[in-house]
Amino acid sequence: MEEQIVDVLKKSQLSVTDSRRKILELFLQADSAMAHHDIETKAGEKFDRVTVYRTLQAFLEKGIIHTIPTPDNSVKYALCKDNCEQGHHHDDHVHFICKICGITTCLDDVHVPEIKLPRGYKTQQTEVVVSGICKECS
Amino acid sequence: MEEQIVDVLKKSQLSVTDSRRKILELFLQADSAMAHHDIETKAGEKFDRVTVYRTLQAFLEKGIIHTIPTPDNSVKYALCKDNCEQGHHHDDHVHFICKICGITTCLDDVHVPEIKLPRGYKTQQTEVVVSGICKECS
DNA sequence: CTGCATTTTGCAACATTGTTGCAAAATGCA
DNA sequence: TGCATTTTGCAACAATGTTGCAAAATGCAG
Ligand SMILES: [Zn+2]
Ligand SMILES: [Zn+2]
Ligand SMILES: [Zn+2]
Ligand SMILES: [Zn+2]
Repeated sequence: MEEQIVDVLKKSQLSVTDSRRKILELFLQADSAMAHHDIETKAGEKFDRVTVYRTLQAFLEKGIIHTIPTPDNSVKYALCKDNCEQGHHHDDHVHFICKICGITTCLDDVHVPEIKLPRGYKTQQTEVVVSGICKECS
Repeated sequence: MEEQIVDVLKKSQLSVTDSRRKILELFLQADSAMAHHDIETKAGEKFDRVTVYRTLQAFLEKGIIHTIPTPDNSVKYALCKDNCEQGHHHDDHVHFICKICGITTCLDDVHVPEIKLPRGYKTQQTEVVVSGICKECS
């Protein structure tokens, strides 16, 4: 695990610091997407709030994580499992939010469909977020 | 217009007040979705920030407007054109965000596709947000 | 291993966004 | 017009996000 963490950071040309190690560890262990606040809490009081913001920002830019928009306006973050690179994300999977337990998960095997838009519109990215009841809660 | 405004409010069992009239007017005139901040600004200094929050909340509950989640975590609001009712929204259309001009629009004619989920997951609502370049900007 | 340029962190201060309680004002109805 | 009820504005607060800067940590070259 520790090895994997250092590996990911180095591949992304990020220096290896305590906060990055810890936060990346959280993502590797997490089985669902996390909100900024979750991350801050789980990381413990060891790290400043600002550091968490900046670390997430760095991870996003390097393509280590991706964001998930939610209807209640609380962005969540999850690991990129595809080979995302600096500025080039390839997270074309569907996201699921359980209305009962609240967890947000990446459905890595469910690909976003192609949406046919009216003449003149050019698609660059499609986000699909499904809300409902998850496997555990049903 | 004024007639239509009063009509919508009465049908939704909302008393007709200055702020509701003004904010509903903004929605009827708008050609794209608005963020809370846009609404606050466009409504002028006549209304308190809190009143705008509460008015949007009321409109949402009554099914007059619906929310649109965006990747940058800024919820936008738009009129429901279908016959949405108290607690029952039927906004099954795709939303589009232009990365150049920034506008967010309801593509009322583009319906969200059915997404086949893994066994155990139950779909209640599907949100599709497409980012790219709009008709005007391309 | 050590020194040093560069990056990252923590802190403080601030801006923005969203929430709550309550008294005053407006609304709708009799 | 009077009056019960709803809505508003204000104040105070909580949560979230941003910026500048000095101190600390990192990584690299010698
Ligand atoms: Zn669940
Ligand atoms: Zn995902
Ligand atoms: Zn555009
Ligand atoms: Zn819409």
